[in-house]
Amino acid sequence: MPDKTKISKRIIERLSEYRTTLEEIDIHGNRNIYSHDLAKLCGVTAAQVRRDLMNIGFSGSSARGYDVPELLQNVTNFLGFGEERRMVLVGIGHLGRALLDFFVDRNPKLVLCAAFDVNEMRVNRVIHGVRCYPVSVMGEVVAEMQAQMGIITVPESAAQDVASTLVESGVTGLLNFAPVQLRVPSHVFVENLNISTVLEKVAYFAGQSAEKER
Amino acid sequence: MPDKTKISKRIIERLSEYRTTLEEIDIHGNRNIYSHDLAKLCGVTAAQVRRDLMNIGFSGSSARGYDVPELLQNVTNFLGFGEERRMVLVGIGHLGRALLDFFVDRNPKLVLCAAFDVNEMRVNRVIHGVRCYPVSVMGEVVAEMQAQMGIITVPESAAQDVASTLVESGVTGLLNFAPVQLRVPSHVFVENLNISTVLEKVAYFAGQSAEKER
DNA sequence: GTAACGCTGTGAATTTTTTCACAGTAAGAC
DNA sequence: GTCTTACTGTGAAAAAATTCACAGCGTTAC
Ligand SMILES: NC(=O)c1ccc[n+]([C@@H]2O[C@H](COP(=O)([O-])OP(=O)(O)OC[C@H]3O[C@@H](n4cnc5c(N)ncnc54)[C@H](O)[C@@H]3O)[C@@H](O)[C@H]2O)c1
Ligand SMILES: NC(=O)c1ccc[n+]([C@@H]2O[C@H](COP(=O)([O-])OP(=O)(O)OC[C@H]3O[C@@H](n4cnc5c(N)ncnc54)[C@H](O)[C@@H]3O)[C@@H](O)[C@H]2O)c1
Repeated sequence: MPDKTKISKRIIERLSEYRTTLEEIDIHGNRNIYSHDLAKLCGVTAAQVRRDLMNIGFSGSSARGYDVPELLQNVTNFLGFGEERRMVLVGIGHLGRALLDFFVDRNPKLVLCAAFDVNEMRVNRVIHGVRCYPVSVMGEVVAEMQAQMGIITVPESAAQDVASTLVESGVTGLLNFAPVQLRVPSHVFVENLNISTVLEKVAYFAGQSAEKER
Repeated sequence: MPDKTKISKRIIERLSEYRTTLEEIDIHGNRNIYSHDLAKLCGVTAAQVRRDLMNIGFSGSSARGYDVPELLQNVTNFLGFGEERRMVLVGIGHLGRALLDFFVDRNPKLVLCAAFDVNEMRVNRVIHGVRCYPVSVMGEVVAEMQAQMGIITVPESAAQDVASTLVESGVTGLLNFAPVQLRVPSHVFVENLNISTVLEKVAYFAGQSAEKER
């Protein structure tokens, strides 16, 4: 895949959503779908769908729309799920455990292969099929497993250290739930998922709506 | 507050982040901050900070930058936290419980006032200070409490029903963790937080980085 | 005093993202 | 066959978001 054009975060997000939706459609047995219908299912416009698929070089037919299995295959490959990706989770607390449960059977190409915690009570066992280790061996295990991604669910104060260790061990992508700006080398991709921020956004617009209603 | 010209989601997100950061700075006792410094702490550019603050009509001084307490107050008010906002959570499962814990002492103006579940085993008790009710009384309780926002952490199959009930009871903002596109009246603001999508995005860019590294 | 500095506020330029709108096309009706 | 229809692919336009770049100003140095 001679990936040339730089594809934006936004487009990747939508492609991921198309992919999830297409999987369901495919299981349902539908062979074809129009941009318009896929758009509605994903909450975007038809033109957006066509533009996005154009960006990854996929073509449909004017009469039948897009071939579902073929498109699913293409999007999946484009997103890099042709081969297995390994990830680890650090911080087996409230949120960490919810995520351990969540990843069971999610995306077969996105494998959560280990979890770590500083608390000895929470490690040396298997939770939802994932082996849990003490943080002391984190660098070693991550490097050995060649994990590419790390999910950070430790308290704010520990997040930077965890991130640095992960990066040193070869991780190039981080999903960070701690409300802190991580400092990492520029080749590492960081996505911060700050639930407080998201909620405050909802609060703001919920307020706007309530105001308008009156 | 005469007319808030339409402020975009993106700006609100950043304002929320500024707010959190400013709170810490304020507690630390710093009286002033430059756009440049706030920008660095929040991972954006200085011009962006200045533009955003201009959008909410806040001014600093050329010599001392922005007055921290005053700015914090302004942003907080702008986001609508002058008065208390009530929210409810539906689905006291793995994720729901993590969130119940998370909201303890977060934002004093954003109060999680009730939680609901269909499973009788999980209700009629108090978890992390939040009273848990059976879904059967949800509409009633939500209306009575005048909750404005709902957090949906039920399985995909139940999400639409839950959303509809909440909206009927007066909720105007939803934070939806179920991977499904909710259909709601146009005056209701919905934010979908699909963790699979976020992770797939991280996977994509982690792959890009790893490729480049070679 | 006044000069030098480094900041903010902001028009304007630039870049990015989204939408429009329509030519081209394939299928089905008859 | 030809007509009708409804789709895709895509330049071009529009809109939105971001960055540039600099005038103007308060503070400090001397
Ligand atoms: N609970 C939520 O729903 C939620 C939501 C959004 C964000 N967050 C954020 O996610 C993070 C974790 O939240 P939580 O509620 O799961 O907290 P938690 O206290 O329940 O869990 C944190 C876990 O991290 C472990 N830990 C601490 N230091 C560590 C280190 N250096 N290395 C490895 N493990 C370490 C602790 O032992 C604990 O098990 C926090 O930053 C929080 O702000 C939580
Ligand atoms: N666990 C995670 O980390 C995670 C992460 C992202 C998204 N999600 C999504 O969040 C949702 C919940 O995930 P979970 O892991 O907490 O699942 P879970 O099965 O642990 O919890 C779901 C809860 O919802 C309750 N419920 C079911 N139907 C209901 C109804 N009609 N009304 C009220 N309550 C009802 C169940 O009794 C259960 O307690 C799912 O849609 C999941 O895809 C979960």
